[in-house]
Formats: sequence, C-alpha cells, structure tokens
Amino acid sequence: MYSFAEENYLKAIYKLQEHSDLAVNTNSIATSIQTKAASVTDMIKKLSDKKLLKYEKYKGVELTNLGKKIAIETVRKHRLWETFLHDKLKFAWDEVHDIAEQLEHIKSSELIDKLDEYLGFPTHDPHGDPIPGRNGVIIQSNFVLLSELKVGESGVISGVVNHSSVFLKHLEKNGLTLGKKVQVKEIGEFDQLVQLLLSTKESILVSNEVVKNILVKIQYS
Amino acid sequence: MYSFAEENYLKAIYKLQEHSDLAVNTNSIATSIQTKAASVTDMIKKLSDKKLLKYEKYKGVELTNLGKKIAIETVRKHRLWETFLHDKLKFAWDEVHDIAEQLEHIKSSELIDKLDEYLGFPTHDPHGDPIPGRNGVIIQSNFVLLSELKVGESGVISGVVNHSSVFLKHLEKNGLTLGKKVQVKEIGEFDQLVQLLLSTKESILVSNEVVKNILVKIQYS
DNA sequence: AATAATTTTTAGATTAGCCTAAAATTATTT
DNA sequence: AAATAATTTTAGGCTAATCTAAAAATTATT
Ligand SMILES: [Mn+2]
Ligand SMILES: [Mn+2]
Ligand SMILES: [Mn+2]
Ligand SMILES: [Mn+2]
Repeated sequence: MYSFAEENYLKAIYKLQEHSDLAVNTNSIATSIQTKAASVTDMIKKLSDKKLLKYEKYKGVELTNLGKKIAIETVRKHRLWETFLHDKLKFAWDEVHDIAEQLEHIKSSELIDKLDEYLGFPTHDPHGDPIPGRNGVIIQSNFVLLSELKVGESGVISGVVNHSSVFLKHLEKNGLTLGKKVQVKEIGEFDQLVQLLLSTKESILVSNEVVKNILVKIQYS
Repeated sequence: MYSFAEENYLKAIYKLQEHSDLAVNTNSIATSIQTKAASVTDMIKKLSDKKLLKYEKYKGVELTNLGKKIAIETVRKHRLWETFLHDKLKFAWDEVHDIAEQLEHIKSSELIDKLDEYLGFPTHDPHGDPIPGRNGVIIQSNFVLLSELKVGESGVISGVVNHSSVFLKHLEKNGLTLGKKVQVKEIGEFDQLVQLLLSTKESILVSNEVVKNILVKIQYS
C-alpha cells in the first residue's frame, strides 16, 4: 500500500488541481504541504514511477486515474473520521482536522465502510465539505458565498472556505454554525461590514472577510 | 512524541517483562516483533538514550518508569480501539487486532479519553484483556485456565490466552464466547478431550489445546 | 579449562523522506 | 534579444529504521 507521505502528496495535488484542470506546479505543492521544492521533486518522481501521476520535468504534474482514486479515498477517510470525531465523540469543529489528518492513513477498507455505515452514510463533514462515496463519486453542492447575497436575501450556512481554527471558533462564538439561517440586512457602504439577521431575531455585525468565507444554500422565500 | 516503531518496541518489551521481572533479552524482542537481533540492538540503544529503558550490553533491557508509561498508554489505546471496533462497528473479535495495531499509534490524549468515555469506560477488551485506566492502572482479574477446572466445576468465559484468528474463530463456531457459562462434564482419560456443558444445555467436545487457552471466572454454585 | 554453540553487537548497506546549496531551465523585464 | 528574476531540478547529505555478514562476548558442553 501507499505510505502516509505518498497519500498526503496525492491529496494535496488533488486539491490543487480540483478547481482548475491545469498541471500542478512544484512550488504550489511545496507550499500546500509545507515542505521544500526539492523534496517535492523527489516525491513526484516516485509517484510518477508508481503511475500515480504524469510528470514532465519543469512542466508540473497531473494525477492519473489511479492517483485520483487514492486521493479521493484519502479525502473520504479524512471527512468520515472528522464526522465521527464531531458527531460521536463531540469534538468541536475546529478540533477535528488535525486528528483526522492522522486517522485518514489507517489502512482498511472494511473499517472505513463500517464507519460510514455507523455514521449513517453522512454526505457532508462538520465543515460542510462533501464526503466522497465508496465509489469515489463526490456530489457537488451548489453553495454560494454569503458575500454574494444582496441585501434582503437569505441562506442557510452550509460550509466554510477558510478551515482555520481561529476562523471556526469565531463563527461558533457568533452563532454562525452549519444549518443556521441568516438574512443579509445591510452592507456598510464605507467598510463593507455586514449586518446579519439570525433566525433567533438576533442581529449581528460581521466583517467582509467573514462573509467571504461562509458558504450558504440560498433560501428563496 | 514517539514513533510507531518506538511504541511497538516499548509495548513488546513491556509484554515480555510483564510476567517475569527479569531483564528482557535481545533475541526475545526480535522474535516477538518479527525483526532481526541487529535491528533490536540499534533500537534499544536509541530507546536507552531517550531514557525509556535501561540497557547494559549483553545483559538485556528493562523499561524505565517512563518507558513503562508509554507502553501502557499504547496498550490502553490498542484495547480501547479494539473495543470500539467490536462494540460499535461490529467487527468480529478475530478482526480487531490488526486494525488496532494501526490505531494505537494515533497521537491525541484528548481523543483516547473521549473514546474511553464514548465506550462507557470499558474495563476489558473483546478478548477479555484488561484496559489500563487514564492513570495507567491495570486491574488484574483473577481468571483461571479452563483446563484447571475439575469435572463438575463451572466458570464464565472471561478471556483467551491465544489471540490467533484461527483459534478465535474456532471458539466462536463452538459458541465459546466471552460471558458464556460452561461446566466441565467429563475429561477423557485417554485423549484429554473435554466435554463441556453450555448454559443452553448443549454439550460440546473440545480438545485439551482449547481449554488450555480459555480463561474463566470460576462460578461457585 | 578448553572448546563449541549461542547470543549479541558492530560494520557496512539500503530505502524513504527530508534538507541546503548550486546548477539548469523557464518566465518576465528591460 | 539580452538581462534579470523566478522556478525547478540536481547533487550531496542527513536521520530513522531496517537488513546481512562478520566479529565479539557470553553460555554451555565436553
Ligand atoms: Mn479537514
Ligand atoms: Mn494526512
Ligand atoms: Mn490486540
Ligand atoms: Mn503497533
């Protein structure tokens, strides 16, 4: 099977090429995985030998179908474990990522399928990210940024762009958690601060940086 | 923190010195961990440098308190994960060990404590082995081998000595699982085959090798 | 006590994964 | 089109964990 490092590289490359089907370059992998470009070159040679990606010197890499499959399996494991940690063990949504980063490398397809079943075949992880199915299919949700909503429009918080602990804690503190309905009341003309109306009738003021990192499912009323 | 390999060595040494407080010798570690003596020598030097064990050339090793602590923590994790896999994910008792062998190395004390709580603070794993507490304390149960029982005596199956999959499956097939009450009906004088009476009134015949590997809690009737 | 057998250690390699520094290539400015 | 900047690769080294084969130490046998 594949090593932790190999799986981490595949996952990182997968996420980099996910929303832009260009070749992924060495430096961007290095940045995303917090390592040096020279290390990346070493590793992508190995992954290329193992037919997990296509590599042309100085031209970046592209995952093969096999590489993509392993990457998606790793994402599936990661998100299922995050769901377990959050739903069953009651970890806060900003605490699950680092532990899942370890758990995602446990080798056993039986384990992950039983975990999936135990969790009731969840479709999204605690951050609203879709959980790939056994078959590798990922159902893309059509969420939009809360910053895209016009004054008067409403949406249900369904995901986050920024996954950092400090951001997630900030949302939690403001009651902006998954499933909460929010309506845009006012957008400050000068500083773009956004006034949000919660379903509790409570009104809160958040920065533009916050609404740019929240994904909502639009509610037509 | 400690590497997977280091934790595995500590656990192996711990189990070897557990029931005999002599120094543990190089070859026995090599055998138990399925590696070569030269590799063991390399590793015990490292563990000695890290104050996890006391090592004297040609004289074997003894865990320090620190080494013992890490070993017990690893055993705790292993058995809690086995319990999770068995109780929650419904893995058979012969399927949990190999996966727990991986899970025991996940680094997060918060995780293991929450798992412990989630499982209801179990005292024994699916094979009847005691689960060390947070504090490292292991409650030793006074189980005896089923082979020690005389004709007429009864006991509740509470553990196994042999943990191999083939043995565990054999027990399962014969209904000899944890918690089952058995009474020794007859011991064959010629071949030592043992006739056991189950609480279902069913009577089964098992080999001496089987009863020598089952631990029971004696029932005084 | 000497010899033989066994155990343990050392010496020297190997592989995975990472690093720094220098060289090579590609991209961007002048 | 040169020159300069940025990116990428190569070269050489390092650590962890393993191995084989040989040497050294210990233990058992004659
Ligand atoms: Mn995550
Ligand atoms: Mn990872
Ligand atoms: Mn086990
Ligand atoms: Mn292990």
